[in-house]
Amino acid sequence: MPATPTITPVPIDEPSSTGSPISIRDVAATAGVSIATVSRVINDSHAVAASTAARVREVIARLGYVPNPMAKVFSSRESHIIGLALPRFHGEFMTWLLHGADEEATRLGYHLMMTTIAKGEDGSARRHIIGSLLIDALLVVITEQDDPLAEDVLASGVPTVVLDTDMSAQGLDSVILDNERGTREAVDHLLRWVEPGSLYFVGGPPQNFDTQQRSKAFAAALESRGHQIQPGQIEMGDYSLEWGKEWAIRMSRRGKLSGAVLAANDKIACGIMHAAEDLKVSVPDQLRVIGFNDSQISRLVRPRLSTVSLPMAEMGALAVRTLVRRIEHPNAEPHCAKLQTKLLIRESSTAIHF
Amino acid sequence: MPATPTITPVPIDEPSSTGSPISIRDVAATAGVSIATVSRVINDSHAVAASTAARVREVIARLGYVPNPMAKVFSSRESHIIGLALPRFHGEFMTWLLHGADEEATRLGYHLMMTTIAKGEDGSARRHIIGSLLIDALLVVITEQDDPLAEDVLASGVPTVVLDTDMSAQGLDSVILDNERGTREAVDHLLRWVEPGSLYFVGGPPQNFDTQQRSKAFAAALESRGHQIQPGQIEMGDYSLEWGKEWAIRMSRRGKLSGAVLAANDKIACGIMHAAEDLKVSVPDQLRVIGFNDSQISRLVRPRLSTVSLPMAEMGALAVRTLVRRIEHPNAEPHCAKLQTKLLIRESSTAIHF
DNA sequence: GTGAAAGCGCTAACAT
DNA sequence: ATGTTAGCGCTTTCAC
Repeated sequence: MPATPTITPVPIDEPSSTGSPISIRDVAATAGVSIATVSRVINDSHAVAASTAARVREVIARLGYVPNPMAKVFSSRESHIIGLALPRFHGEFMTWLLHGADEEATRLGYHLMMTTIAKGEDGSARRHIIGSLLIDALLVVITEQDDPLAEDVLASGVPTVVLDTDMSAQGLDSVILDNERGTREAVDHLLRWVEPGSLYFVGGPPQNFDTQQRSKAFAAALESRGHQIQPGQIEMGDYSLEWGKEWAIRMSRRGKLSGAVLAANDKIACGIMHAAEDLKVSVPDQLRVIGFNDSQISRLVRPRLSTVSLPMAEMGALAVRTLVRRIEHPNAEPHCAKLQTKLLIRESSTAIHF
Repeated sequence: MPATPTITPVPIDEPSSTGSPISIRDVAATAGVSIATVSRVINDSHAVAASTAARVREVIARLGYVPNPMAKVFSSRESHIIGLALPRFHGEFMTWLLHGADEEATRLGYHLMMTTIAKGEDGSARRHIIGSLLIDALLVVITEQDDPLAEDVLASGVPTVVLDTDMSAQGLDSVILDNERGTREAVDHLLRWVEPGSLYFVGGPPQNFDTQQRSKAFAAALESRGHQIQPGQIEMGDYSLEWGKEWAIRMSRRGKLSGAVLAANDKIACGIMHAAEDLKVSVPDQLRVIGFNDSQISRLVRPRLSTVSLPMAEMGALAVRTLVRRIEHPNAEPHCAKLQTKLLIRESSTAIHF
């Protein structure tokens, strides 16, 4: 309005240079309309007369008014924010999950905000976390089926989808990997060269859901061929390079570092390959190795690591879609979706290129 | 109160099984106290009589009352949430940043929530993002000095710290890497074997702040030795393996793939090493290579990659501390903090172990 | 098309 | 130690 400030008097209601931030009331008073109208303009809801809207917008710009997001969220009872909670220790592949989830969330009109979950074994800190997240709904990565966090989530009443572990029996929508297919492909592939008896599975943490699924699928694939799993053929450890090395060295001492091995992730597989190199065991000629994850390192190591790839981005996107469906249908039956894994054949399992 | 429910009648105010969620008023009425007392119990503020507190807590548990976080935040005008906004395409080393920031934030009584910033060149989507984040303060990773996001952040009035680019001149607290030291160490190290004229710098994106700083430090280190940088001695590309390969192949064609090279990150360095391997150029004997980041791959490739390590976790922690200081002193002079980088010598730059 | 007014569920003076 | 009460800045009926 005051394009000529020396002539037009400053409106008496103008908040000028008070310390407090400009509110919707200031805008309304300055523009000579009601706060309801300002609200409508902000949200371009209902029909506001073009001239009125223009005037309000001009005042908003002039006053530098920014709607208070806290008030808006409180009043409308929705933040349009989806929280993604995951364990503190996460790596590269979470990046892909995040990307997939983020894009899908944006597409559906939500913001995705990620947060880590502290480890605290008592769980008290974690419980607190859910209550202080200003979110409409929650995506949570849980890797062990008995994680008490599930209860907290359930009690909080926040619409939730669990990733990476099937918790549909506990009443939570889940999105998990179908490790069965990738594992079977890997086993079938390796059995072209080695006997079932010299095929090993080197797992991650025994409580880890994926490791459990993968070792089960491994056993099933061998058993379906009429082979009985021998002691020592399946070992658990953790998801580290060191564990892979340790396993390989241990096998070497027993004179058994040959045949083929399926590792529960690429790091373990790399550890095994490193140890093999040091021990002068040739990969893939004497030892064939396959990992899980299709991580960056699997493409960088030599020989290039064959690996079972996981559709992490799709997992993120599917989880978001599932979550939004849950928001819209709070009383639907909990459901668990599975995503296929797939073997990528590179150099560590066969010198022959396909 | 009703330890004997068959005798004590249910309080008339009890909300029983109404559809609406339990509010602080329901608890107050049921416990026979005022909402202020309930609020005090929830926040264990002031002194509440032990007996009263116990009764209120019992009612809270019985009713399954969960304070509405939106209301709490709106009313107290603080969410205790620090937002961490970063570009969509980020990798492993962001994990370390996140860890450092997360821990420090927790220590200082805040939650850290990460979000990605959409790329949209018009910047409209990004502007919108800041206003819809329910945060007390913002950590934002900016990698190019002319990024318009800086203005949006400034205009929003949210206390902010910029990471990775010095924006103190624009009025924003910043935390950056001091690339100078690590770069100088790397140059000095390599000059033990090669002439200044056969020392190359292979950069990332030319607009990238870190790449600029590193190439400047590289030039300065050579010039301080009396060497004049020659055309082609510093090249820019992007932060990819492919660019490293391309550079190496290009140099090889000119018959110049020898000497030493400092790459602006580990991926570029790995690309160069891969190409060298294919081209039968031995690393480190014929070509010495150093990267930046101390990423996982730098430890996994063979020969192990010498690299300039960046204190990402410390950077995150320092950024949070700086941010909290900014919250407490909104009018302090904008300040830029620098964190030292350091050369890690491994196999790709010298066969001799230190 | 616009305004008046009633909350949303808390926190935080201020009173008692 | 506890209660009363006045907001916080919006959204949203419901009138007009």
